[in-house]
Amino acid sequence: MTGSASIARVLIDSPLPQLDRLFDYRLPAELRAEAAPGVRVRVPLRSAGRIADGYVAELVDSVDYPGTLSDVDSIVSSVQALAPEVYSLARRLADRAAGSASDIVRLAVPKRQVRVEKSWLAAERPPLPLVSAVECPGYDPDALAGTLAAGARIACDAIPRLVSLPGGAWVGHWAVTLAALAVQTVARGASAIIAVPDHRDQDQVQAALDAVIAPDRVIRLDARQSNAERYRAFLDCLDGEARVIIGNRSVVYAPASRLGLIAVWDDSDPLHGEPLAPYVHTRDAALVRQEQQGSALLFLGHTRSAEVQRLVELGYVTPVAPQRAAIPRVIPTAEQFSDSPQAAAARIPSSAWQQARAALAEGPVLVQVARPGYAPRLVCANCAHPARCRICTGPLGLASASAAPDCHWCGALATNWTCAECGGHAYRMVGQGSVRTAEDLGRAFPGVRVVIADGERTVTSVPASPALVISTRGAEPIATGGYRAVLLLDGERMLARESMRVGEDCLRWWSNAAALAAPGAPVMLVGVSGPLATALATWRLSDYVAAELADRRRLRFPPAVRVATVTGTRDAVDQALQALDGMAGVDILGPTQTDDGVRAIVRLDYSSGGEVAGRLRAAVIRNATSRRRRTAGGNGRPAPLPTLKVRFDDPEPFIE
DNA sequence: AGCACGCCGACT
DNA sequence: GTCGGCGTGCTC
Repeated sequence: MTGSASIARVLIDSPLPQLDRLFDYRLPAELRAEAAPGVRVRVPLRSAGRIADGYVAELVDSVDYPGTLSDVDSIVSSVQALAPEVYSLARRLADRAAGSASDIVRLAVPKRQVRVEKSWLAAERPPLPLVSAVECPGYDPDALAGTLAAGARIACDAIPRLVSLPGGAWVGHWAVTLAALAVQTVARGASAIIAVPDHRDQDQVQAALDAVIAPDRVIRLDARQSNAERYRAFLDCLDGEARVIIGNRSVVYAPASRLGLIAVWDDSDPLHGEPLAPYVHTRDAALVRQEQQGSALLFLGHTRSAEVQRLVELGYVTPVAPQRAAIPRVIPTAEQFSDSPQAAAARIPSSAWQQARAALAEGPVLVQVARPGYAPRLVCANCAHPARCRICTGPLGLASASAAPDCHWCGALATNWTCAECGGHAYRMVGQGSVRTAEDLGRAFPGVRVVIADGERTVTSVPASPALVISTRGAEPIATGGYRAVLLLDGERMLARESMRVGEDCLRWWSNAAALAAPGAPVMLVGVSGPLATALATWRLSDYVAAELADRRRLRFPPAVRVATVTGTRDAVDQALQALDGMAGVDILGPTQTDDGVRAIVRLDYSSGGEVAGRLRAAVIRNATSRRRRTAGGNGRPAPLPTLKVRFDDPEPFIE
């Protein structure tokens, strides 16, 4: 690239917070030709002999550093693995999450595979044929496609129904929407990134894309791939062609050439939350990347997350609705159990039972339940205390009617269980899992085929013939032509979950299932009333989310404000919190005692995010560099705990 | 993380 | 007088 620059500014590949900045190195003359932004390099660190891996972030000719510079040891390969825009994205995201850029780079850039890289460099790549745009059905072209071309930010309501593809497969309408917009982007000569929560969603988009674009324009980049496959796909992003790049959360970091669109499907699905430090959510990465690169940004979902709702209310993101509202026929149903004892056993109210029986004459019926297995929980038949695992004290459940109890936490079988409270040996089942519901319903509808789809039994599709499909939320198969009826059974149990976002979560689970129904098919929401039931029945889902957000504003809960949890030893946490003293728009809950230290929650206005992150980051670095190995309580041995951790935007900061 | 530098106890 | 203990701090 530059070819003659004399100094390389290098990002060291290290998780140490104190190394999270650029280090300057002289480029020996013989390396200057190959040096380019983004190439992997090896550089000496501290003393000769110690060599660290890193990436060239910038090439420059002068430098502020007053000391003498070392030389770059070597350039690993000519591949520009860390695209400059991905580096600035990593830097910005790390700064706003009080984390290291290299932690994000590790998510963005797959590990190098020498063989894969060599064959990729050697391969001939003739230019790909041109792509022609396709229509995006269901939306006003000006509202959606037109605005996307102008580089806007959009929150779009997905159309809640299924579509058949030319090959005969059925997918959600949303997948066709994403495919069409991605193809429009590629037809303009730009690349599109599509981030989906899991592989089942990915398969739908993939199928929708297959119908409208040549497969060599599509790149898969996801966690299911082997390292070699992933690296190969990653390298394919670098060849300058406009592509559709599809994958799960870390696909937002793909080095797309001429990025035109970032699309995120169902951004409130928890799978979009990155479990690795610095825990940056797909949504935030997409927002920052769109801002930096000026691409278009699309959040598509049947429901809108409270986070996106906030951005809509700020005017930062523009809402787009379908042209014509064809919504599922949702029927809230009180729990008046059927006269049929079998239906009552299966918790089916009489009206729902009748609907299901009628629908079963026509085709498949979906029954959504909260939990897999037979009985989710067991209690002592004598004293009613919850049955617990002998080994880890986890709660016990039954996987099938005839199985021995097993532990939800460690999986150990509890044969000859004894109650820890009263010494009794008999247990009683509490609740019904997918398997037990299937048994009960099988009895209630004799002769009907029963399909169980849950985490363990993956079923992606079912034919149009009559069948009862019992599924845990999120694992619903797609039925050819759509389900003739949908029963949402365990609403009450789902709502009992202890989480700040239960309401939103339930709406997402229910609306995603309702979108699998055939046009006009009844969707029976059992045992739930009130605003949630109304929101689903009227399909005014974002009104509910708006009300929810208003509540959170009153309570000063996220996403009305940001939160950062600070954990560690008492001293370290106190010191970190001191750094926030007197900041406006910041308040601190705790610290409170935990198992191995203390924990505080910092609440902050978005406007003070940069300042708070900066100060907490400085505290982490101070803690890592000075006064290491503190001695624990009395035993004089070094405490092995990390003494200070900061986590921004934990989706569940108030649990635990 | 590693590794060097630096300021207090037993020693040819 | 100095050899070396590991607490403290830095890494272009």
